Amino acid sequence: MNAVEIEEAISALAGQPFDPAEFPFAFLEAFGRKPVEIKRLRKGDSNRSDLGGVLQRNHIHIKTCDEGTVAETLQALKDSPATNTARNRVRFILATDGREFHAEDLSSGEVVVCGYGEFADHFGFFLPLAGITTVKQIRESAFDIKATGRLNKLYIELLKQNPDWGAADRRHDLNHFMARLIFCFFAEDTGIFNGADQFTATVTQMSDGDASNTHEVIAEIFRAMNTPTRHGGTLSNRHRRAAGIPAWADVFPYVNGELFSGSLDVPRFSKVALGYLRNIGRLPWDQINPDIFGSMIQAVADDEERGALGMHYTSVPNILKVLNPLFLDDLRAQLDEAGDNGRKLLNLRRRMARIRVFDPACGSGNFLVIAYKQMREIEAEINRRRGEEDRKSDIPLTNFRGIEIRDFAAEIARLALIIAEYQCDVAYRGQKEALAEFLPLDAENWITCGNALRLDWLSICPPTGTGVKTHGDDLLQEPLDQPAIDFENEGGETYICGNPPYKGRNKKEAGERSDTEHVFSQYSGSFASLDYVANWFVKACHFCNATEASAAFVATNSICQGEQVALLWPVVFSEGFRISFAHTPFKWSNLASDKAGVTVVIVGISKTPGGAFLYSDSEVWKVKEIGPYLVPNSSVFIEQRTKPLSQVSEMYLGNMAKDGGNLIMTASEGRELVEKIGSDAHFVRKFFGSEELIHSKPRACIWIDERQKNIAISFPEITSRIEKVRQFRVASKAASTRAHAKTPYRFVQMSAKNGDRAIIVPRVSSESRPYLPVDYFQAGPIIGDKCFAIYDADLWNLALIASKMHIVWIGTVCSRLEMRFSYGNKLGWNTFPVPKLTEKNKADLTRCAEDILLAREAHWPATIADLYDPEKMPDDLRAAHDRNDEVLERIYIGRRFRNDTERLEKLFEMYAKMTGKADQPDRRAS
DNA sequence: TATCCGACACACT
DNA sequence: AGTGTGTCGGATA
Repeated sequence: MNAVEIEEAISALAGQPFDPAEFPFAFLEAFGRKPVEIKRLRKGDSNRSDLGGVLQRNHIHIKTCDEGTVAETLQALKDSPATNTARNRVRFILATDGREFHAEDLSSGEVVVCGYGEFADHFGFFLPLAGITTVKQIRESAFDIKATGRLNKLYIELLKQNPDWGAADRRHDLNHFMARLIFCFFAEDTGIFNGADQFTATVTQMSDGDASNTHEVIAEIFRAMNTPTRHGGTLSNRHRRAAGIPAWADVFPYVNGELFSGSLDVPRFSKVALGYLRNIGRLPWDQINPDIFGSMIQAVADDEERGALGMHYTSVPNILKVLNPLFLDDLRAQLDEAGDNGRKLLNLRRRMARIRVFDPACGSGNFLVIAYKQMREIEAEINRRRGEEDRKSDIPLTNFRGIEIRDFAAEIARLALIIAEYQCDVAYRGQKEALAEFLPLDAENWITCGNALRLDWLSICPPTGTGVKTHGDDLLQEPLDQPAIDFENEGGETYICGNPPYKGRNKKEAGERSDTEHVFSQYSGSFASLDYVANWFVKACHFCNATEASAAFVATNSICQGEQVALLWPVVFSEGFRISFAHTPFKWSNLASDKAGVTVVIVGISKTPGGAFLYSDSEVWKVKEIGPYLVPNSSVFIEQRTKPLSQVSEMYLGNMAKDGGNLIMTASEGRELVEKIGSDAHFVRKFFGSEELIHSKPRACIWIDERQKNIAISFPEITSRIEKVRQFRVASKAASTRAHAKTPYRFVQMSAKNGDRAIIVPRVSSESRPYLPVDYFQAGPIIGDKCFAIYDADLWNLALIASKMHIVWIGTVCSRLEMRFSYGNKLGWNTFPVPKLTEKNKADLTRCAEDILLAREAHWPATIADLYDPEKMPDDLRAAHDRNDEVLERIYIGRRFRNDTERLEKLFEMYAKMTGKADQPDRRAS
């Protein structure tokens, strides 16, 4: 269940009569606990309560009680041994008598004390019960979740009533209509309209019982809001009279600002839809939080996202990870520096008034809203220090611009900015001042709906005049003891920011592929392998080159690792940019409980010379330069090679089956098959992939030599499997797979050698192990495509792979799956710089490799996963690795390296030398 | 054309 | 929650 569904279930429960016996189960059910769990709790099997209540392990201890004893009951729950038994891991305690409702989060000590009827308002408090790890903002945003759920219902009902509005060409109208509705709800609850609930009340009163004329009522109200109440600057009913606005609609103010212009068509309502509308109107819309609401609500109109309703919330701290280093930190530093100096404060205010924030993938305006609110906060502090508390804001909303491809999100982004402006005015200047200047809305359109990769950004966020500087009035009133104001650029500064969509190579659609071709058209080479998000960096370069702006985006970490590095960053650097700040990979949190978050980086690019800041979760590192791997002071690109750079053996990919699970089988299936085919058992071979290697659980596979094909197909057990492979390959959507349907008796891709003894490395493995899980096999097994293999090789190759030097290299240069290591031969092994090894070196390393293998063997049958568990790694194995590192690192520099940073620096330096690329630690010179 | 291999707003236990 | 599958499709020889 998602947060919206839980809110609905909890509200429904709160509305029902209190049933003391049933309540605990109903409560848990509402939080999405599985029916099986509830059944077992009812039966008592899993109920650990020692107070006659209900205790679900890992979650909650609930007890219903007699009236008036809630406080005592909660205390009893708190003191109960069952609650305090560590293995029960009770997170919450809850007591209620149907009148009062008390609960406590034992992990934080936070409490909820409310009337029984209001407990639904606190559902956010209990969201961990549903496996949803909440960010603070969301927990406090009960309103936004409720509103999202209710609006979604209305949206679907309206689509049902007005199927024609669902067509592509009418969707915009429906989206626009929803935005107008939301504005009205907000306006009627915040004093923008004259009476409280004026909109909802009017629609309710004027509608017929069957809602048959509701669309006409709303249309009239909208028409009023699109008709001025002034003529020639003075109040006049002239326009309204001319338009024939009825008296009951005439009470609504003139709003427009494009919100109420254009088609005023309103969809037809059903009784149900009208009910939803009234229900939504009753919500306290003054509690709306535009940065949260926006990101939740975009799911309302998006067919694909509706299932994940409200789940794509982007947390404010994460957005600030982009905005703070990009420009907010600098503004705050200038504020600090200004102290109470009126002139300096004024300069800062003037500077801020000309800052434009541009998000070319703005969604529902999250980044823009947060940037606006942060800037207003700084401005308010300036005005406070200057004694101008109720001064009108100098920060124009029109300086916050965006591009968004989804129509509804674009509508919401504009609305969110309007609401943010109003809320900031109320907060910093007061309700009266806010109201006085709010209407009518500014008519300029700041959010463009379209494909950011096809639009000309300069036309959407044009560089304003860069001509002669004019001194503003209030500047001239101030005595200047400095020759000029701090900012010469009349056009002001522009900051590009955002979180554009990520889409990997194989996930891009034809249109998206052609977008990339378009954006990269002026560069030679192929950029098809780049993630979709890379386009935004390049567009930003082009924009910044025309206007002296700087940019920072959130992006998938894969643009700073693996093959994409050598594609994207040379382009960015060749445009004259450097990485001015970056955030090392972290999980981009969202609300989804079941979805693994994507791992992202934040990269800021700029043309301004200077140092750079490298952020990680725990620290900030000021460095001279940040390289494309987000490693300090090394800007080399590693390019794939088909042959090793160093004098090491060649490594090949294992065999790729593409068999639909028919050539490869479990070990026991393999044994059965062997029994059936008897003497020709050599057709069944041991099979090793990553899993099998790391956990020592070999599978089996059918392996048929081309020449023995005819013998093999004489066994019906083999033939039936082969036929299934053929069917599977024929049905594949990939032409490359279909092509192999003709040879279903063999794997589609075969490794260079098979069956020989081999050093093998898994392609993907956990990042938590201190060394890569490399292993060595005697002749026999077939190696799957989840592994790389070096066949018939000397063991010193294994010593290299098992070293710290290598894991550091692979972790930096190769791509990652989430944070996991993703090994590559072309990118990681073939590029690995190794000093020329003497025969003595090789002998020493071989000895080290043997020692590692022997140490492992001593712990048989422990698997590699067991042995390399960072907590449990045996001392003798650790010692063997240590000796290996010692020997190898002495070969590199004659001593041990101090840390991984030093290891990387050496490796990058060697790579640059060996490939003939000069490492340029300082590119600013060029 | 036949391999090869990096990547996966993930996909399994 | 920890940790690797299966296969697509662009690149390269």
